[in-house]
Amino acid sequence: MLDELDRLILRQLQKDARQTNRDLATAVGVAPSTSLERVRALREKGVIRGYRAEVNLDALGREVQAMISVRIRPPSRRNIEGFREWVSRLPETIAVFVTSGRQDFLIHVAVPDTNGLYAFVIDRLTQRPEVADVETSVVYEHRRAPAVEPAREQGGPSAAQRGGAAP
Amino acid sequence: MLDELDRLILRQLQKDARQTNRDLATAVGVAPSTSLERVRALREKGVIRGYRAEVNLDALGREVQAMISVRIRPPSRRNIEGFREWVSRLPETIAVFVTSGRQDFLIHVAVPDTNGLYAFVIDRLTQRPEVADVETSVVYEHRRAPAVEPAREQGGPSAAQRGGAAP
DNA sequence: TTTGAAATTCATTCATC
DNA sequence: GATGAATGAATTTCAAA
Repeated sequence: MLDELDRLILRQLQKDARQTNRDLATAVGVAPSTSLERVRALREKGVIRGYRAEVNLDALGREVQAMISVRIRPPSRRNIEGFREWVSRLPETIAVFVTSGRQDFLIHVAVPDTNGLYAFVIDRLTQRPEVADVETSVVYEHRRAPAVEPAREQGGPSAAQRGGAAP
Repeated sequence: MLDELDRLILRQLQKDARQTNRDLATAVGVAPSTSLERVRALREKGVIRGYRAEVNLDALGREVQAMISVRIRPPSRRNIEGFREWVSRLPETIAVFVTSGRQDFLIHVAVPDTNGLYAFVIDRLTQRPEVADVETSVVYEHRRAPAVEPAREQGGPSAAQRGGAAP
């Protein structure tokens, strides 16, 4: 479904989504009209979900990050979805993971200082009755992979590939 | 340091980093040359770190996500930094958090299936002697905030602002 | 700093391969 | 599907406010 050219393009656009289509074409070794068509197809197929500016949290005055694990009791659909919607909209929240295991949520927050972190936990989270337990880990460092690659294809040749007679 | 126009621009570019500068200018209510200059300044100041295409993990054949907490013993700088560099480069790794608390790392991974997850834990992680404990949580859902906003300014007027005589 | 207009570069289309 | 030439749009510069 994705060939080598698609993979090269995805890698390039994850590194810099705003390089010109001409530069992209040069980088992957095709004509600009070709890369333009490929990018459009990747977007339409939903492989590319969008293009986002990445901001520097320190420059935004939010120098303290934490991962807060939250346990919801009872973990009913109503409670889980209600909490998810609520916590997603808080200005301190950067990301929310709904998880299996000891906790039901991991909340990635960024706040100006440790006071802000403490306030988030004791003022905001504990006002929700379904929050049964909270555990805070300060994030010393957060690294993202420069690009997410497609999974290596599994299994042998497909039926379609095996279908033709050998030349 | 950031005025209202900067905030509007940051919000727009976090939602869509590839909208044309003309559309951006219209959205924030200034001339294209103004928004262009502001965006350039935000990039140079390091407020905008870059522009990234966001990919659909399912479409890349990586439908299973997990957060894996890892405890390193002893948690010396050598061990922490060594493990961080190693784990950041694994193809399964999407993001790495270095944290305080019970664990030293939270590793966000995406793999094709639960077999891939199990293999990551029992083949890859456990081959590192400094890994003392591992705990896996499957990620049912991952939501990012649509835009990260600057922290609300704290404190009263600065010395500079107070410096002038009243009119 | 912001702006409008000029100059330049780019995206996009499409006939052809 | 991929390409290059043409066309239409956009970015980018800059003098002026």
